[in-house]
Amino acid sequence: MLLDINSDTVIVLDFETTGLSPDCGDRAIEIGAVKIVNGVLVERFQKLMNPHRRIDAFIEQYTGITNKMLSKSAPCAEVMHEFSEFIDGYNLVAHNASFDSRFLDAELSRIKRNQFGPFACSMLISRRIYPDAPNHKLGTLVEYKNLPNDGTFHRALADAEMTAYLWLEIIEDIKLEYPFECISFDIMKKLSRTPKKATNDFLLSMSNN
DNA sequence: TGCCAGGCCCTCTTTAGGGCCTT
Repeated sequence: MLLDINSDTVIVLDFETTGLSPDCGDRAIEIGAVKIVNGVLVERFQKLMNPHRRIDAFIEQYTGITNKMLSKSAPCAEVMHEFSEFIDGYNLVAHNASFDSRFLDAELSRIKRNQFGPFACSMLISRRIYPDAPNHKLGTLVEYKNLPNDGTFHRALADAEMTAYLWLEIIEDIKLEYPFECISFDIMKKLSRTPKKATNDFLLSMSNN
């Protein structure tokens, strides 16, 4: 399914988790997501979820999410059922999408719903479009591009919103340099896989079509 | 028992190693 990002919908999402790898038993503890329609953030989704295991002090400090907060939250399965309906059929975006896609796949597999749309990665695209940025961490890029934020980092909805603004900024910056009328999600996804040194040639060839 | 990520990308590369990103 290929959706035109200027006229259709993209879901930008972010997970907070107990660690780095679902293959090592780590679980999602919060999901945040933003729906973008015609370049506008129109709908938000945010839920804590209880993995029924304690999170360590590092994660509590890193995210501000505590064991007490999670103990009062709905189970992961209940939240992921609801979230799977929110993202159903849409193209997906995340910053370092390989991380979020692995947790999305793992959590949806647990509820027998492991089908979701194609993912594009704002981090891989940022490395190609902003090679002069100090680094390509989300927080750095938000500051580098002076994107809207409320100073909250490492919470799912805040990070998803900042990633959404970064996504829109990337599209606008590409349009400033190349004669695109619209940039499809498929082009963005291919851009994230284009060899970095071939970025200019790729965008020129796509914009001339 | 003890340990444990994974994908991308650059380079002093390709029969490899290490930094960057995500929590």
